[in-house]
Amino acid sequence: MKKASSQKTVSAKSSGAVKSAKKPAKMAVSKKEPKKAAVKAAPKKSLKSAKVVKKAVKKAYPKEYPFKEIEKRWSTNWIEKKVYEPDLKKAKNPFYNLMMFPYPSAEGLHVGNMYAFTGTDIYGRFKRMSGFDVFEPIGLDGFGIHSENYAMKKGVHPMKQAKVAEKNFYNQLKMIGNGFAWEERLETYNPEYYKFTQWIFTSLFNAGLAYRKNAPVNWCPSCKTVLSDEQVIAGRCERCDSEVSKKELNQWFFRITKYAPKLLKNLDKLDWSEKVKTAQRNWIGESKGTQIKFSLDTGTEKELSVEVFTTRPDTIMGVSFMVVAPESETLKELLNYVQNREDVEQYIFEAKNKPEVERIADDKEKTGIVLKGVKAINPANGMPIPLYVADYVLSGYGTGFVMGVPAYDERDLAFAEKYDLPILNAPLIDRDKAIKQVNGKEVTQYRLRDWCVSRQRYWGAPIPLVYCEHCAEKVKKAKGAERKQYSAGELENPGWFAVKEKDLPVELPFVKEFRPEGAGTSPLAAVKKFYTAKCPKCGKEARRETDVCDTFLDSSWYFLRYPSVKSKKVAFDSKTTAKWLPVNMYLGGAEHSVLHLLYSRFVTMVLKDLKLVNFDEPFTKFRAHGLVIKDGKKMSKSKGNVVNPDDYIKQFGADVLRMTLMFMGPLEDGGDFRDAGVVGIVRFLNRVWNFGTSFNFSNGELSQWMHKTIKEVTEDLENLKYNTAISELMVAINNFYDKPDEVSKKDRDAFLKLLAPLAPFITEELWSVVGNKGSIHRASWPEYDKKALKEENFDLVIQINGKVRHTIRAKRGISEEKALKLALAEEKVNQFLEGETIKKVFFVPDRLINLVI
RNA sequence: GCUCGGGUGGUGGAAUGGUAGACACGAGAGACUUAAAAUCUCUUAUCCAUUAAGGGUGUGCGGGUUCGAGUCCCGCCUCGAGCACCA
Repeated sequence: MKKASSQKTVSAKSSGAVKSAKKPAKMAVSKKEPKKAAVKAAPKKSLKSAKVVKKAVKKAYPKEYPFKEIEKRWSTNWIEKKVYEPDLKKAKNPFYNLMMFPYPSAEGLHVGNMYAFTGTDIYGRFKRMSGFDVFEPIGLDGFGIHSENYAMKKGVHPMKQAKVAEKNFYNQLKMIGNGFAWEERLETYNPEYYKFTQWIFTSLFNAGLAYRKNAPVNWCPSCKTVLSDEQVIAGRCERCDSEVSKKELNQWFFRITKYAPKLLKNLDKLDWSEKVKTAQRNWIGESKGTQIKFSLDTGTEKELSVEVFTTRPDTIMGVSFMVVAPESETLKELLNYVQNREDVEQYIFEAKNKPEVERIADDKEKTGIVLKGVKAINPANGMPIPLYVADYVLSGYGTGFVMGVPAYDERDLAFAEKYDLPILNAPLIDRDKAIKQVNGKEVTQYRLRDWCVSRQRYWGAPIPLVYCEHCAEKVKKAKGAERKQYSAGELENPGWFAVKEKDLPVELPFVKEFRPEGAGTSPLAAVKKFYTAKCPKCGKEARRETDVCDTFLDSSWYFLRYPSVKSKKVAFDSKTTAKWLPVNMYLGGAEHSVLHLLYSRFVTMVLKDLKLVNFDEPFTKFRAHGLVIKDGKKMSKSKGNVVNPDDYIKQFGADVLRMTLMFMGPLEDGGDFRDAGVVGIVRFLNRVWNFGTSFNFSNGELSQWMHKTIKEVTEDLENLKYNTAISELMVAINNFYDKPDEVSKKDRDAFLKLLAPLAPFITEELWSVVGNKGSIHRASWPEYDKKALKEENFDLVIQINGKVRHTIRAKRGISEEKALKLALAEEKVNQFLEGETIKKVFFVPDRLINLVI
């Protein structure tokens, strides 16, 4: 050590004062060895005394941070002392800090969950110490296909598997050191929870936002259930990657499209990650255009017309043909006038049964068939044009009819070329004139479709509706005042009634044969005891709906439940909700951009319109965390590159894993997990441990430089830049070790507090070891003095023509005149100025001076 | 095809238009040690020079704006993510 120190002095001299100031020498220090001897005397002493020093040091330092015992003790203590339980009724400064709850569809948490949870928790701890009553709940999204498929894979009944997963996940979640409000945890498969999921369903139903439709839906042959559009990724099932096919089924839909304009508009006022907002905008897909009526010539007396939707009314003169989607309802009527009806019907049949993947394939050639005997008349020029059915037109968008303009549209051109249609090269005309001329209606279209919420599966909340044959006719025939006894949903879906609130939940029975058999019905359809019900209206025998709800309905409102979870009577208590919601900070994966986040917004908007809540956006601030990958690839079992957080917690402790993950890079970027990253953090925390247990602290003030550290760590935490916060803290500890005599108790406490959100265990232990009272996590966040920031020297950079030529120390706040004087006094500067005149001087206060010659 | 992000040492990554590479890993040299580990010290973008002091180049490529550009503008290349026959 002695020799090393003298070496340091030599090289510091040779490499220049600036550099040595920048990179302070590091020095081990022990409590037992007087620090003066260790630091100042050692270099002058002989080899013999260095040995003595070393021996003493070895005894006290380096000590390894004994995380095992400490983490165990504090995690129990925190729960006992309710350190992280805010007073939900009386809290003065509520801050709702939420992360997306996990679905327990695996053995346990993976490191990606840990990354997200830690990222949120650090923010919550920071806010708690900054004076907020932070509420950070946790639960499990355990209903649904993910969990059910996993249970099937394991050959365990999902109800049993849920209990196993619950235990595993909660045990793990207790180890990662998060400040969860455990008393408010919830599980979506718990009847006390899904009772209210069903209540939400009935609320939407009665408000006229749910309807039943026989429609071609996405069908996953492997999961044997329908999928929402959002769950189909490039023609494949989001869960199992099978090719999705189409199937005609009777389904329940939520009218999310009614809220499309609001869902879009509100995005502007949300403080969300920009990429998520963009993804939602794209998904909602607003486009403004014109609807134009074309009359049809069927060769009969019958007067028919259809409407097309176009964003390019200015191309109307170039319309060469018209195309209709095979699924179009209007097309069915038209068939009566078609001369080649059989061929057309054959084409429609084939188109409908084409697998999705085939239909959307890039290189697919366009197909279609002409409707013989039917002509459309272009309203702009009276020209008769042929009408085709072709599957490149989508039925769910616009009117299902499209005007073919091959001169201005690539797809239309490809179609025209294939079927040898004349390509009219008519010039563009003025847009507004065109609209007027053809009497077009300006309309806004959205690509968003209604949300299909039925699932033909077992493991979900049963849809709380009952169908009564006896009432169906009555409802249909009801007129005038009679209609008032029915809700909007009941009128729209004659015979269907929502289960009354007092009869909720509709409990999911234990069914041995829970596997879907694939006929398009839920396993519940085979359980007579379940589906036999009394009509909520007339009391006669009726039949219960046997499909269950999409999991995304479970998670579309859970944030409302957390603060009110102890209330068994209402889904969410109005006072509590007004106090805690909307969520102040929400963190989760970007993969939920158009699923969970959109559905939650929709449900919240509906609840607002039903006057059940007083806000229309659930998450004021949302940040998407990045993805943790391994060796450049997504982690997955099949690739064998899954990182198990437990192993790291066992070996190094939760604090080390937390900080390793956060040090990889900005939270919103994610990163590649490497074992190498652990080493630096282990070293750092050992240094922190020895600092806390072995240093002597003076009664002085905060060190000058600590003010800057406090400022920067505070700003970094606020902006989720945990990686740079950690680097600031590393610089701080290096500074402490460099001048161990100059560390005050104030320095120490401020440092521990700044580190506390990132490494809650070690800081809590040291906080009590050094004799502080109470939990550090309830202590107040350190403050810095703005003046102190200014009372420092800085390196004034001297540039000549924009090139750095020299650096000198100067006082902060120095004036331009003084700075110039100092610069010109430097010999090195003058070397460059010789024989030149200074034309201009640029001065950046506390930074640099640039001389232009 | 459209939209949104990226491209900086051997690696992960830092840089309100103002010293590019903070912090960390790795590597090299040294101290300590019987030895190893741990720990500590120094070096570490690159090229030229080296006795010393220095100097040149450098943030995907090509231009531009500016006293000054990783950062702003224009045109490309490239990687990633999302959407995708949306008329």
